[in-house]
Amino acid sequence: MTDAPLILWFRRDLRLDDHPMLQAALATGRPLIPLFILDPETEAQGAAPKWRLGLSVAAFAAALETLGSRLVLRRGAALDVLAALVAETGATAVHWSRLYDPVAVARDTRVKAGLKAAGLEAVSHAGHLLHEPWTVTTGQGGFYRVFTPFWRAVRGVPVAPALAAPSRIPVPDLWPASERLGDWRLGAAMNRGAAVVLPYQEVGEAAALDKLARFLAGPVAGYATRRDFAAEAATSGLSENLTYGEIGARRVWHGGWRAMEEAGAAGAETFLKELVWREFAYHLIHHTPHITTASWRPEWDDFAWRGDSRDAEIWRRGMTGEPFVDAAMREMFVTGRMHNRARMIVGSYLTKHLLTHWKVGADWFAECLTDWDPASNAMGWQWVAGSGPDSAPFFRVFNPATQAEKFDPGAVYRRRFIAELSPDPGPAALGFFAAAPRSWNLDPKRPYPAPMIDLAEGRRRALAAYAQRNA
DNA sequence: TGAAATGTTGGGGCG
DNA sequence: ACGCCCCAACATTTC
Repeated sequence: MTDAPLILWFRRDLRLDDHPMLQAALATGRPLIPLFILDPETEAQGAAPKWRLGLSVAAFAAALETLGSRLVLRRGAALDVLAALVAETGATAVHWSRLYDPVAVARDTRVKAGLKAAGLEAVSHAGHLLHEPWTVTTGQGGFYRVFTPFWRAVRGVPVAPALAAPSRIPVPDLWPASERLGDWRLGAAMNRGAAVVLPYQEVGEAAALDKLARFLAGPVAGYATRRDFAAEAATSGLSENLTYGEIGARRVWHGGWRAMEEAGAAGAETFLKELVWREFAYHLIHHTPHITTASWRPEWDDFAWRGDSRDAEIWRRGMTGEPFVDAAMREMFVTGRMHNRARMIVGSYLTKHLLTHWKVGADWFAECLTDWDPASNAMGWQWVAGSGPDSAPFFRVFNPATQAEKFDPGAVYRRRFIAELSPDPGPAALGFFAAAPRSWNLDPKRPYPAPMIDLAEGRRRALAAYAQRNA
């Protein structure tokens, strides 16, 4: 009789490289059963992230197969699925990489208690982050609420090495049955959008590592100065891979650090800083999980936010008549991502010019972004709304026209994504009309809409609302 | 990881 | 030569 197998419960860690949980499991020498569960928490994700997850799971299953292993797929409540699999395989332990958002934490806490009650080993590992959120503390022993001190603290702390991918994975005598990924229909909610968005995805571990290498070989040097220009390919584009763990944050950190030391690239430090913004978001979501659902500063719950509305719908559809805003909203709908500066601008426009609650925007991002991340999304929206920790003050209102002049000179970005502004629109601009639901009733030949609100008037209105709140 | 209003300064045209 | 005005350029303040 061989050793009892271990179950490796994969979630947002769909890679082989830089994987502490996998290495710890391998060190036991026992057969390993890689498992992915489509549970109610995962089912609840927005259309684009859920679809993109399916691509990631497929890529990871294929990668495991090249090592002679498999990825077992099961659907159901996590604890039920795990209990059933334990019964079928005689496994005595379940391992996973920790997650930190409140929904995952609640689930994982239940699962851990349930497994332990059944006499099983339940072991969680680090791996999603550079540092566990509770290990970074201020001089007073508390947590950070401001990014810059957090950055200074993190910068000097050694990051655990990125562990090499295994060359073999011990398999069980008998493979438990697996469901078929296609039957899960993870892309169902994408409707006709899936075909449009697919070409913009770079899926899986191999693609992610390759992308990192290409970035570090070139664009990282100019990152600090060029990353703000919306039309340029000056960023790493790794967010979609980091969110599913197709690449490890530690692998990215060490790569960036080496670039900083070798080339002395000023860009590399800025890049590392951006990676630490992700870390900061997880630091905050761990210490203040209400950041995902309520204003981080409670006084902002009393603000006269507008809820969802016809105006918000115009914003979602990229038909505000403000070209930088609409280009960005359409970029997200067509590519599954949005340039970082554009995220600030559409966020400012929604929360300030349209006085709409940041949650309305956060929900739409959660629906459309293939790089959707629970921590970054919540922190980003609260930052722009002014309700978060270390956030832009509410009176800091972005002017999309001024921003367009600064960060999209020549209107290359705007024309790339707005068909109505170009005599010969390209595939990305036309893709928007192909992906948009028919019920939106859009037509690229119709003239581009007039601005839904005068920018100066919107700014005035926002500042007036802010003044009233302070009165 | 703002924008706009307001304040200050200094060069140059001009009587 | 001088004071005055204008205004661009920059700095500071305010929201």
